[in-house]
Amino acid sequence: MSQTVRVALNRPIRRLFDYWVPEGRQLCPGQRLRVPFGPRSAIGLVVETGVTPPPGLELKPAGAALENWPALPPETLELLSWAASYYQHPLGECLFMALPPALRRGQPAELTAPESFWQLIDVSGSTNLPANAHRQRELMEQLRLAEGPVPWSQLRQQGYTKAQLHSLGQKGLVRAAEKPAVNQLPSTTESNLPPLTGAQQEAFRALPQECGFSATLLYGITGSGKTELYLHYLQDRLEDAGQALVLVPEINLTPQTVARFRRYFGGRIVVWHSALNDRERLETWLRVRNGEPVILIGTRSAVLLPFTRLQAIIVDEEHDSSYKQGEGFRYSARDMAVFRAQRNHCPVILGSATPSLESLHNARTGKYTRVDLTERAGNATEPTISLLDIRSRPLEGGLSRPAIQAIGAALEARQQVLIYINRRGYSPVLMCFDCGHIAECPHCDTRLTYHRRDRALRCHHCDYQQPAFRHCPKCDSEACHPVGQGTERAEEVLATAFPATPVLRIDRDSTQRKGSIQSIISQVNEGNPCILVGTQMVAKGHDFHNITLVVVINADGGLFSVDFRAPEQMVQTLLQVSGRAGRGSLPGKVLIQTCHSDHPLLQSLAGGNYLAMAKQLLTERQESALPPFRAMAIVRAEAPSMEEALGFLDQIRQQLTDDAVEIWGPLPAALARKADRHRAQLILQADRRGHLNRVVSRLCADLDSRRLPTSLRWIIDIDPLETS
DNA sequence: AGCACGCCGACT
DNA sequence: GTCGGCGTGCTC
Repeated sequence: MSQTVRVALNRPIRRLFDYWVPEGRQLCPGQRLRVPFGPRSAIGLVVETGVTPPPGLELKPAGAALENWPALPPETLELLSWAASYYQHPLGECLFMALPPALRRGQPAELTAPESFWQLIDVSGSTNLPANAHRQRELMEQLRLAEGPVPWSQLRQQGYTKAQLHSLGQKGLVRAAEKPAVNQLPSTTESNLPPLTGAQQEAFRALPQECGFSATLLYGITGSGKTELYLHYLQDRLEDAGQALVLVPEINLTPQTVARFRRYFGGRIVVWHSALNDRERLETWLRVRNGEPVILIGTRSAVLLPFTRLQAIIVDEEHDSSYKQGEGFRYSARDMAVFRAQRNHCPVILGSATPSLESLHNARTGKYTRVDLTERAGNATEPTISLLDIRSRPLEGGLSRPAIQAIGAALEARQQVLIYINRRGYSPVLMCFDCGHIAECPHCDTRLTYHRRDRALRCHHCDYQQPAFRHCPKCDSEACHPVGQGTERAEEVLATAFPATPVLRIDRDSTQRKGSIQSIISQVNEGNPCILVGTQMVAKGHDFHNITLVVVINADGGLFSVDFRAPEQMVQTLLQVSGRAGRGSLPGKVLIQTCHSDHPLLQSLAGGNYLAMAKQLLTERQESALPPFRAMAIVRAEAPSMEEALGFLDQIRQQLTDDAVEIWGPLPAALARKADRHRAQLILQADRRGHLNRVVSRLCADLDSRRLPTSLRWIIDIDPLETS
C-alpha cells in the first residue's frame, strides 16, 4: 500500500494535485519535490499526506524529494494555508512566495560558493587617497568601524561597488577575507544601549512581559523614540537562541535604521527587502530556516519567512499602506504578523505615531493592549501646527507670501526647511489658456503630467509619454501653460527665490539612481541650511535634526475624496510629515496651506491631537457602517469595454442573495479606463468576517468553474485599502 | 502560468 | 498548398 500525497504547484490555479509515492519513500507536509505535470515536470510542495484521491483518477508517481526535511516548517505552512483561504488566493502561489527564487526554480537548498568578505589590511593605516575618492574613503571608514570582515552583500546594500573595493585592493588597503563563523560575529552588547527616558521607561514597563501571545499597539508620537523601545524590548525579552521579526515599510529600511540595530545586535541582524539578489535571498532564507538566532529587519514579504524559533514580532509604522500587497496575493503583512504571533504564542508590537483606525478599534475592543508614549525624547518638543488659508492669496509656485517669509526666516537662522507636495513632476496639467484644452492620456481616463526636465507629458498610470506641445493641438494657440504644483516646479521656484541655498528634491524621479537618496540624506545631515522638496518619501521615518520648518503646499487633496479612507490617510501623512520638524533641540513649526481652514478635520489637526481626530473618524465610520466596524471585500473586473465589466459584476450581484451581505455597485472604478482596459467594481460588506469569507469563497469557486472570455479579468481584494 | 490543440488569413 | 495568429482547455 503506497502513500498518496497532495501537492501544491506554483500556478495560479485554485487546485491541488495528487500523486502516489513509490514504495519505500516517505514524504511530509512542507517538503519540496519534483512531480510530473502534463508533458513536463514541475517543483511542488507537499501539503497533505495519506489523502484519498478523487475516485476514477489515474495518479502519476511523485518524483524525488529535493531534500529530506520540509522547506516550509509546520507553523509557516499553517500561516500560509490560512492566508490563502482568507485572501482567496491559490495556495500554491502563496506557498511558493515563502520560498526564495532559487528554491522555487528547484535549485538545491544550499549556497554554491561562499560569499566574499572584506577587511582592512592595516587598521591604523593612513590613507592617501585622491581628494575626490570620497566613496572609497567612506568605505574604508565602514571597514574600520566593523568588528571583523564585512560581507560584500552588506557593502553593496550601502551603495558601494566592486570597482571601489578593487581600487582599494590595488592600493594594498583592503583584502578579501574568510567568512567569519557565525558565533564569532559580535552579538548583543548590553552596555551601550542608550538609556531610556522617564516616559520611555514607563512605556517599556507596560509592554508585555509574558512569552505567550499578546498584541500591543504602541502609540508613540513622532520623535518619542519608538526604535529605542524596540531595541530595549528585544534585548530584554529575546533569548540567546530566539528569533525576532521587525517589519518596516520599504521606505524606512535605510542603512541608518539597520546600522542602529546592528550597533547593538551586531551579527544577529539580517535584512530582507526587494533589493536583495537571489543568492542573498537564499542565504538569509536558509539562516532563518535553520533556526539561527537572527533578528530580521524586513519589509512586507518578511512575514512569510520560515522562522522556527520566533519569540517576538514588531511592526513599525503599522498604519503604513505598504504592508498591504496591492496585486496578486493581496495580503496584509501587519495582519498576518498578528495571526503569526497568535499561532506561535509570542508577543507582537504594532508601533505608530498615527495608528490605523483598524488597530485603534482593536485596542478599544480589547483585542490589543494600548501603550502610549506621548513625549518627545531628549529636549525636542512637539512642533506647532498652523493653518494658512490661501484663498485669494497670491501664490508663487504654490507658496504664499507668509510661507516664503517663514522659509526665509528659518534659512536666515541657518536652519533647514522641508516642503511637502503630494505630486511629483512639474505640474499636474498643461493647459491652453485660450481654449482650455488639457492634455490627456490616450489610454487612460487621466490627465498627463508635465515634466519640465525633459519637456515631456507623462501618464502616471501607464507608460505613455509624449513631447509637450508649444502650440495647442486644438486651437493652435501658443498660450499653453502648466497649471498646478509638482515637486519639480516647487524646486525651481524655490531655487530662484533663495539662490544661495541648496534645494534638494526627493521623489521617485530624483531618487531612481541607486544611492542618490543616501547622498541627499547625508547632505541634509551635515546640518547646513537647505530646502528639501519632496513627496510621501520624505514624510516617513527620517530623522533630520536641523529641520525647524515644514510647509505643506496643499492639504486639501484628502478632504473631498470619494475614497472613505482618504481623510484617515490625509491626517496620517500630514502628521507624519509634521513630525519631521523640530526633532533636535530647536522647536519645530509646521505651516499647512489650505483653502478650507475652517474644515473641522484640519482644525483638529492644528490641535495636533491624533487620538481625538481618530476618535472622530471612527465615529463617522461607525455611523456609515464601514470598516473597521464591518468586514469588506471588493470584486474588481476589467474588460475591453465598460459594458462587459459592469455586466459581469451585475451578474455576480444577482447571484449573491445572502441577506447578511450588503452589496454596493457595480460602479466604474475611479480610474475607469487604465491602459485601455475598462475597470469596474462591486463592494461587499458584512458584519462578520467569517460570514463574508464563506460567501466570497463560494463566489470564487463558482467563478473558477465558469468559463469566461479571456479578455475579462477579475480579482477579489479582501480588506481593501483602495476602494475607489 | 505554460503548453498543446485547433481552426482561419497571407505567404514560399 | 503551408506557417502561424492567439482563443480555449488541461494539467493529478
